[in-house]
Amino acid sequence: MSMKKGKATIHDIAEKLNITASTVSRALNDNPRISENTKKLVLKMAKQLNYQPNHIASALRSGKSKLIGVLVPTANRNFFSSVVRGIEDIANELDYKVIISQSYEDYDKEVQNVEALLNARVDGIIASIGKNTENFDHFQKVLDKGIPLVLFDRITNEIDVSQVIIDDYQGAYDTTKHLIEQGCKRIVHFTSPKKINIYRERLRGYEDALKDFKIEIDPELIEESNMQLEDGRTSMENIIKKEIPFDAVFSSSDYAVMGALQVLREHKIIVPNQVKLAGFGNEPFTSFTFPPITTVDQKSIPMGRVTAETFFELLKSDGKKGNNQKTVLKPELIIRESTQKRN
Amino acid sequence: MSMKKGKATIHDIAEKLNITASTVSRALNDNPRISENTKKLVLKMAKQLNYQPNHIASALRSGKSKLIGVLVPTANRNFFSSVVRGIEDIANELDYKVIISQSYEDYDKEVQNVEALLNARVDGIIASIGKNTENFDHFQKVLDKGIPLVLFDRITNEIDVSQVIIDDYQGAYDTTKHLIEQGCKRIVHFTSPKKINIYRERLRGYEDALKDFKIEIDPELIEESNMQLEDGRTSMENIIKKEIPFDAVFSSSDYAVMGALQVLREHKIIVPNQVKLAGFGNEPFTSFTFPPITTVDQKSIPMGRVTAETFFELLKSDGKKGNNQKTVLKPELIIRESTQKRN
DNA sequence: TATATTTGAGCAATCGATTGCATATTTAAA
DNA sequence: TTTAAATATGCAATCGATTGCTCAAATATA
Repeated sequence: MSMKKGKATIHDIAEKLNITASTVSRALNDNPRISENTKKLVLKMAKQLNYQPNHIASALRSGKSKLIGVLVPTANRNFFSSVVRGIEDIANELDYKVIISQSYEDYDKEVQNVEALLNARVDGIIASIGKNTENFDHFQKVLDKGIPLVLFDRITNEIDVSQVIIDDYQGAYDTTKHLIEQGCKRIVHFTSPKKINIYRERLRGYEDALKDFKIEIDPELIEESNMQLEDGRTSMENIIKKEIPFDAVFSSSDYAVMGALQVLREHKIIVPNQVKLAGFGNEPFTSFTFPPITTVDQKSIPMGRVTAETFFELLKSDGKKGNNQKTVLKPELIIRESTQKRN
Repeated sequence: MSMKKGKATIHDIAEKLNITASTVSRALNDNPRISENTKKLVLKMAKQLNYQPNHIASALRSGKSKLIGVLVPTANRNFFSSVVRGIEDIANELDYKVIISQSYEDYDKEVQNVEALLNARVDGIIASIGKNTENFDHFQKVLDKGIPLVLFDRITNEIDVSQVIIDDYQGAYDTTKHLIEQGCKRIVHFTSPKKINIYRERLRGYEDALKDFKIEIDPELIEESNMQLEDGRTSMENIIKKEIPFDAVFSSSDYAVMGALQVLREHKIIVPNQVKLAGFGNEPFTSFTFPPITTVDQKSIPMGRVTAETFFELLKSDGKKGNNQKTVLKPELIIRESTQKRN
C-alpha cells in the first residue's frame, strides 16, 4: 500500500491507469463519452486509492460550490431551526451543504451577512428577513447577480423574488373565527408595530373575521409590542388596567400569549372560562402549558422542505428569469384547551 | 465605468495599476514586503473595482476553507440550536462560516456526515455525538488527519480529543440535594438505557447525593426510557401503577419531566405539594409550565462560545499534538415552583 | 568607492478538477 | 474501397489566489 502523504487526486488515478486526468474526471462524472470499461476501471481505482473529490477545486473551476447560504434572524428559535432542519434534509439528499448565518434582527448585520455569503461563493441564498429591515437592496443585488434567492416566512413584495410563506391571513382569520364561535366578542389582539408581512396579514385576518361576524373593531383592544414574553405580560397588564371588558386574547406570537397567560393567572382570571387565549406559531411550549394553548401551526419543517425544493428548482432553471415561484402553505389551527370550555 | 461581466479579480487590479497579481495578493494580505504606498493604491483600486476576494480560490491554494463543520443530532432542539448560535457568534467574528449537519441520532448518518464535511474541506469539525454511537473510528480518523475536532456535551472518552461539557454530575447532585432538602426521600429518577456520558453522569450524581444523605437507592424508582415527552408519561404511569411511595421525580430530560407533569395532573396529584419535579436542560418551556419546573441550565450559548474558542485555539496550534483541552462548565440549578411549597 | 544588506516587486508553479477543442480509432454508410 | 459518422481519449488552458524563489533598485556599511 503506497499511501502517499496527501489525499489521492484524479491525477493519481490517471497515472495508475495510464490515462489522463481529463478522462478520469469525465469517468467520475459519468460522462457518456467515456467507455463503460474505462469508467469501471476508474471507479475501482478510485475506491482502491480511497479517492475523495476535492469540492473546493471543483467549485473553483465549475463555479458551483454546492453550498447554500441560509440567513435567519436567529438560529435558536424553534421555528427557524425547524425550517433549517427541513432545508438541510433536502439539501443533504442533493449533496449540498448548508451554511448558516444569523442577522439577530439587525439590518446592518443582515446586509453584511448577505455579502459574506456571496463571498463564500454560495450557489444561492435562502433567507428570512429581519424585523427591522425596510430596505431590500442587498437582496435585489443578489438577484441582479443571477444568484438564486428564496425568501421564506418573513418576506417582502418590494422585490420580485421566489418565496414560501404560510397563509398568515387565513391562520389569523380561522383563529379569530374560532374564538368568535366560542362566544367571544371582545377579542384582544397582540401585534407588532413593525409592519412586516406576517403581522400585517395576521392583523388583517383578525379584522376581517370580526367584520364578517359584525363585530366592531375596537382599537383599544389592539396592543402593539415587540411580542416577546415580557411584552406579552406588559400588554396584558395594560389591557387589564384599562378596565375594559375582554373575553379573549389572540396574539400574533406564542411568546406574547405565554406572557398573557402568566399575567391572567396572577390576576386569578381563569383561562379559558373567563378569558380564552390563542397564539400563533405552535411553539413546542404551547402544548405544555396549563391549559395548553390554541395556536396556529406554521408547518416549519415542511416550509423548510418546500423552500429548499423551490430553491433547487430555481437553481436548475439557472438564470432564466421569470421563474419566481410563490408558494403559500396552509397553516393549521391547533385547537387546545385555552379556547374551550373546560369539562 | 468599465464594468466587465464577472467579478473583479486580483488580476484586474494588477492590470489597472501596472503591477503583478502577486503584488496585489500580498498587498491585500498586508504582507510587510510590500510598500505602504503600493498597498494604499491596491486598496483604493480594489474598492473602486468593488473587488471581493474569491474564498474558493484562496481555499484551494492555501488549503484553508474558513469553513467549520458543525455536527449535531438535530438542529431544532433548543439546546443544540443555542450552541450553534454561540458557535456562529464566535466564528463570524473571525470570518469563518459554519456548515451545519445533522445526524438524527443515527450512527450511519453520523459517519456519512463526518465524511461529507471532510469532503467539503472544512478546516475542522465541532460535534456532539449521537445517542446510538458506540464506535468512534470516524472521529478518530478526523484526528488522524490532523484536522481540529472538538466535541461538546455528548462526548466520549474513548478517543483523546478536545471537549467542552457541563458538569452533569454536579448538576444532578445539586438537584437531588435540593430535592432532599425540600424533604423528599423517595425520588424517582428518569434516565436512559443508552449509557452516554451525560445520562451516566447524571445518574451518578443522583446516586451519590442519595448516599451522602443516607437515603437508600431504590432501583424500583429508576425508570429507563428514551426520555421524550411520551416516554416521560409512560414512566410516570409505570411508577404510579407500582403503587410504591414517591415524593419527587428528577428527570435527566426536560421533555420527560414534562410528560410526568401531565400524568400527575391527570391523576390529580398536586405538584409540588404532593410530588416535586425537577428536570435537566432548562428548555424554554420549563419556565412556562404551571407550575414552572425546576431544572438545570446547561449554559448552551456559553457552551457554544467556549466550544468555538477551544476550536480556534486548536486551529491555531495547528497540528501540534497534546493540545487537547477539556473544559467543564458549571451548570446552574434553576429553582422554580415545582420543587417548592406553594404559598 | 566597493561591497553588503535591505526593500520592493515580478516570475512562474501550484492547488485539483473541469472542459473546449483536437485527434485517433472504430464502425457504419455509400 | 472510400468516405462519413460515431466513439473514446488526450491536450492544454482555466478557475483565482498564493508563495518560494529570483532579481533589481535603493540604502547602508566598510
